[in-house]
Amino acid sequence: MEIKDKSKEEIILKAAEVEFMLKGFHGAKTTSIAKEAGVTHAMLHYYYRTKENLFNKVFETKVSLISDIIVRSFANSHMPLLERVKLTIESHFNFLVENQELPRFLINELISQPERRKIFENKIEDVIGIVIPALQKELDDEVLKGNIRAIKAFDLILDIVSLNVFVFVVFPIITSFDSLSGNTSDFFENRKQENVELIMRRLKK
Amino acid sequence: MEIKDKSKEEIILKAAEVEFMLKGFHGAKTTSIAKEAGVTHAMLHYYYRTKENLFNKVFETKVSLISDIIVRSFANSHMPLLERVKLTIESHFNFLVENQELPRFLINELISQPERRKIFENKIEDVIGIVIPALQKELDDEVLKGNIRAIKAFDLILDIVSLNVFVFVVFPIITSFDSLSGNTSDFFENRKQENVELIMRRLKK
DNA sequence: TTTCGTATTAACAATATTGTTAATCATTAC
DNA sequence: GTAATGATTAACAATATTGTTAATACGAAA
Repeated sequence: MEIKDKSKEEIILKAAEVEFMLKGFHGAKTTSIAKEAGVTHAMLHYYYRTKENLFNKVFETKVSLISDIIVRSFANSHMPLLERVKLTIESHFNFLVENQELPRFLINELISQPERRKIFENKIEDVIGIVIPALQKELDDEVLKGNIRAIKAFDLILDIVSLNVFVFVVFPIITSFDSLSGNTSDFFENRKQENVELIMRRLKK
Repeated sequence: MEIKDKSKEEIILKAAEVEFMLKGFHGAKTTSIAKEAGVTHAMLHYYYRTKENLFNKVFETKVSLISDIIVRSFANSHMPLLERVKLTIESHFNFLVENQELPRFLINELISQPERRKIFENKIEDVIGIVIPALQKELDDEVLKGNIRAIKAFDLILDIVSLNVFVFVVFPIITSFDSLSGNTSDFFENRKQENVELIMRRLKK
């Protein structure tokens, strides 16, 4: 009756999202999802028929998110390259702050269920086919101008993604060690700067 | 009858290891493990009684591996710090070449089944309680001597582990894009150098 | 060779998990 | 008011998965 009156269909999807992201396809149970959503599990099957169906809804949404962030992060602009790389790292990092479980979830499902790779590849392959060559050209130009040290676009991207993603992947585990737990937002802010620093020094002459 | 005559017990454990590492606790099925091992699934229960039991055998072995590599990688020596860091990165990387699925496996089980964290923490906490402070002291000394730029030991370790681990985590996915697939061992060798380069430049004045 | 313990199998049992159905309820349209 | 439609429930059904058992085979020790 309140303003925030979501349909059961949506509530189920949200609960499914939480459970699938945390436990993966096989770890998640439809009964548990229904319970979490506060509905009978017949309801879940009424709206989504199968677990597979429900999972795909979540999965496709998440694959799209990844595709979006690649485009958004590496979009061209007229800023000098080094500044833009810095902004890219930061915006990618900020995206991860808002989507902390996303990389682990996708990587896992793609590895443990290779059947699902097609849908991922279709969404991504154009993007990398465009982004990487474009970035490579820019990098090569800057190298010729003597502004940066030579690097493969693919390596640069992998450097950035490795540094940015891995913190979030291990964060839940790190925090269970008291000796390592401190203020969360300080921790992330510090890591973001550390990552920028690392990449900048890699590129600068 | 040959020399390589492993007991069924061992064969089952090996098959379980493969399946658990790839699919995780919930994705792995005891029937499938038995099939892979070429034994009836009653055999599996005869030797290990429960799936939980069998899993724990694998899990504990893997946790020990991690604990070992931390000690081994960051062990003291009389080499100058920068050289030692370089060796550390390389030996950690080489370890991952031999244990490519290990990080993903452990991270996943620890996140999706927090019940299992205790056993991990117990094995690891001493190690980090010793390694990090020791490394920090050395780093601080070098900073005072003007040899390197200031850094937290924890950040340095996280930098190294992020760069080294992430390549292997995404490697199976990367290789499904034709545009990105090339010679595997060249790829790894190149990444190892890139990672060393990044960290060295982060530390050097 | 008998005896004893381990290994092995097939068949069964128990449980967990997913999916269906038929009956009921609620809401809106007529 | 009632017919129609979608939402909801409980109860059931089917299947997948894990685990057990009882019977048997095998090999070594006595």
